Amino acid sequence: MMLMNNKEKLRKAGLRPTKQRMIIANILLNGINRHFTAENLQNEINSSGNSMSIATIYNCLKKFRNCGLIKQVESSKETAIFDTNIDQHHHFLDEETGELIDIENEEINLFKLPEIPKGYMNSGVEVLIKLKRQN
Amino acid sequence: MMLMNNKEKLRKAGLRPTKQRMIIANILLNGINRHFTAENLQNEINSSGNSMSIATIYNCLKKFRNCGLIKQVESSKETAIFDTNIDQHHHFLDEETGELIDIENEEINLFKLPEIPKGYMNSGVEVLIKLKRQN
DNA sequence: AAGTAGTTTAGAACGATTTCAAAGTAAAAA
DNA sequence: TTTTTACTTTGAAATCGTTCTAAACTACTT
Ligand SMILES: [Mn+2]
Ligand SMILES: [Mn+2]
Ligand SMILES: [Zn+2]
Ligand SMILES: [Zn+2]
Repeated sequence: MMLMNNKEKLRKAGLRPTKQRMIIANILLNGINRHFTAENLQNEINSSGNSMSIATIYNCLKKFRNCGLIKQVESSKETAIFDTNIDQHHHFLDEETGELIDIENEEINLFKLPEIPKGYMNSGVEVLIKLKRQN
Repeated sequence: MMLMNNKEKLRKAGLRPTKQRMIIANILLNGINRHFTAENLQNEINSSGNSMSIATIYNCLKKFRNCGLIKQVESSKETAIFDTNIDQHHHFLDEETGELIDIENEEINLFKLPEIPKGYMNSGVEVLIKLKRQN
């Protein structure tokens, strides 16, 4: 598990390890957690000496998300924000800048959760703590 | 307080009670909590026998939000979702349909919140419980 | 009543994302 | 290998939600 390379990760997820997907996997799946937009990613691809159509970037991000390799953050910003941290976790949100900061799952303790509506099951709990600058 | 009509609410919020704002206030500020998009609202305005430019609807929603008469929900949907429930509260999200269901603030108990980053203050906590259809 | 500042409007513009259809490539079959 | 097949990438056009523009309108003040 710890030793699986990106090509293997893509294969395991059922995705062909194309040149473009490998470029993106090499940027995103390196163990460093981050939040980013499609445009952020394109800039990184460009500065790594590669280039990629924005359509391909969106295609890949959607595939990666649907395979569970990345997540998309719930955000009321106009631009979609993705997250390489796929573990259940929470966020601080700087309302002024839109910056997100991870909160590890263990740092929040929820007790007394409401009853799940009939016919549904809990598929993940996310806590968002909004921040404003002090004073 | 309980007896304040919509015209007074707008005045108190510093907004001129124009014909258009009153039409929207009459739909939204009737004490029934709901989640809606700009398009949802336009449809309701139309079926109430009125009509309004979509630009005006966006203008109003932004003013109402900035005055605290409504809130905007954090959502990764492409379309902005607004909420007439301005009290701090939480949501169930049906991931399949995008439907939101309110959870009263008292129905969730958070203890052990993480330390707020230096220079910031907590400006609101929102819990999202994602739901998927059982089985 | 006249002045003014704020508001509404249709339509154009915008930015993010998706679609399109043609060309390219990875995997499977022969 | 070569051939075949299905999947992927691409740039350009299209779409969609939202904002901008500037002219007409209206609520409030004087
Ligand atoms: Mn969004
Ligand atoms: Mn948009
Ligand atoms: Zn995160
Ligand atoms: Zn709500």
